[in-house]
Amino acid sequence: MNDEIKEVARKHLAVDGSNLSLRGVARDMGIVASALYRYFPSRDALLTALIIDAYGALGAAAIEAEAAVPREDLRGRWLTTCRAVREWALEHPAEYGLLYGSPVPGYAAPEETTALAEQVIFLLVGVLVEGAGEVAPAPMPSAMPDAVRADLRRVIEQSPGELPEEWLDRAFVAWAHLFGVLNFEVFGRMNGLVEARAEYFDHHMSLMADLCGVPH
Amino acid sequence: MNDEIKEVARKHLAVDGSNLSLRGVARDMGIVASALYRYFPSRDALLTALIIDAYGALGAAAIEAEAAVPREDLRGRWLTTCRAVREWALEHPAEYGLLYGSPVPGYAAPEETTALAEQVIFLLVGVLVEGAGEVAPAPMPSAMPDAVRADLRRVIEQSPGELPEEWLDRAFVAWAHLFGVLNFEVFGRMNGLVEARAEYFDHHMSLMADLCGVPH
DNA sequence: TGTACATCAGTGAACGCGCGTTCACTGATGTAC
DNA sequence: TGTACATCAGTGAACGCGCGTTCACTGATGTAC
Repeated sequence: MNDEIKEVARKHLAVDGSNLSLRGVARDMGIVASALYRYFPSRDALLTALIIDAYGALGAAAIEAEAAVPREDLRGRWLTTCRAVREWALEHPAEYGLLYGSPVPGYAAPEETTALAEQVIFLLVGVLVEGAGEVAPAPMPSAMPDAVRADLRRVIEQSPGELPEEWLDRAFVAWAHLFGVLNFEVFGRMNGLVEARAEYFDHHMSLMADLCGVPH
Repeated sequence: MNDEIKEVARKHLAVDGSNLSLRGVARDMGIVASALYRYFPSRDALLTALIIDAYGALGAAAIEAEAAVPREDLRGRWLTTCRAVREWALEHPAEYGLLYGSPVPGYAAPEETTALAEQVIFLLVGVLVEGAGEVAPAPMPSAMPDAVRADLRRVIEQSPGELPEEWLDRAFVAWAHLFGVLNFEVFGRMNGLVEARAEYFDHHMSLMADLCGVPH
């Protein structure tokens, strides 16, 4: 039943953006609005559940797609990860907007979501590190500032495993780029500019692979 | 008077996000809601005016900042442009969200805004082309797909002047990255991850300068 | 200098709609003896 | 096998609020004669 509510709510999101209306959801379920309170204590709680689910779904889509690529095909794993994120985003634009668009007014995202947001970064960094083997990363043209290094160090320490900041730095670069391109596309900001969306996306993410040192 | 309304409306945006309320604006102006209809035919018209103003202000901020840097300091012009965009965005997060966040539900952005959105790209491309002089751009590691080239060609043809697609391609890369990083920062998606925001931003935009071939 | 008139910014009531949340309740289902 | 009871999903009315938009209007200001 919880799941049914969330499914209807997701459909509402797709139409109304983040203006999720409990009454609207109830109406679509052929139920009176107050009945929803048996399942979710408030509108915000429902929103939170949707956001957490969405992070989970996005991460799972990326992980699953990446896992299907032969381990030695590093470029393939990289691009597949990026494409899986894009495909999920295009299939679920409203949920994507919830995660990466302007914040919902009056709604504070709970702590739990931060860890989920890191999933994609760690997929990317995984490819980078495996590609490197024992080799230390080649320095990027512009060196990393110390303050940034300290931030990355903190992220690494809060996560299982160990890795050089240089690799995480690269993954952050690709990550920022990935969602930059995607925001433009999903939020319709490419409309008179770029029509070959898939090619454009692949082109950009290939460049990021080059910049980050993913071997061919 | 139009300007006064818009100013109050901007303050409201800052609090409520894109849920701009005419009645709220009127209340703050000590005026009855219907009086606003003497100045704007509808809520959407007011929103449109705000969006157009915001594009203009963002573009103007970038152009002005860039113009103050010595012409021969190409890296400086590049970074200054990017930083000006960032600073404007951080000072006007709600307006920024209107331009680059999730689309406002039920609101269709008018055509006129597309040209305004290109301003930043053309500032970046200007630096690139000037930096190159007569020199043809060095090929990027991953070649541009033909479909992307065709899109860029179209953009170039609709704009005054002439330039190789290669340069515009690079500008698009930096542009996507710029707003990728900025979206994360402005929309609060960096919260437990990156604290040294300014350094992080500069680091990323310097890398983009490298990738795009801005001379030191 | 004084009157008549037009302009027009702002009023206030109303329409019809939406919303989240509360609360006492109904009535079917399943369980215990 | 049959009755008594508890559970609990869903009801429906209500509260108090918000919204965009319309419309006939008031009343001050400025202009023309």
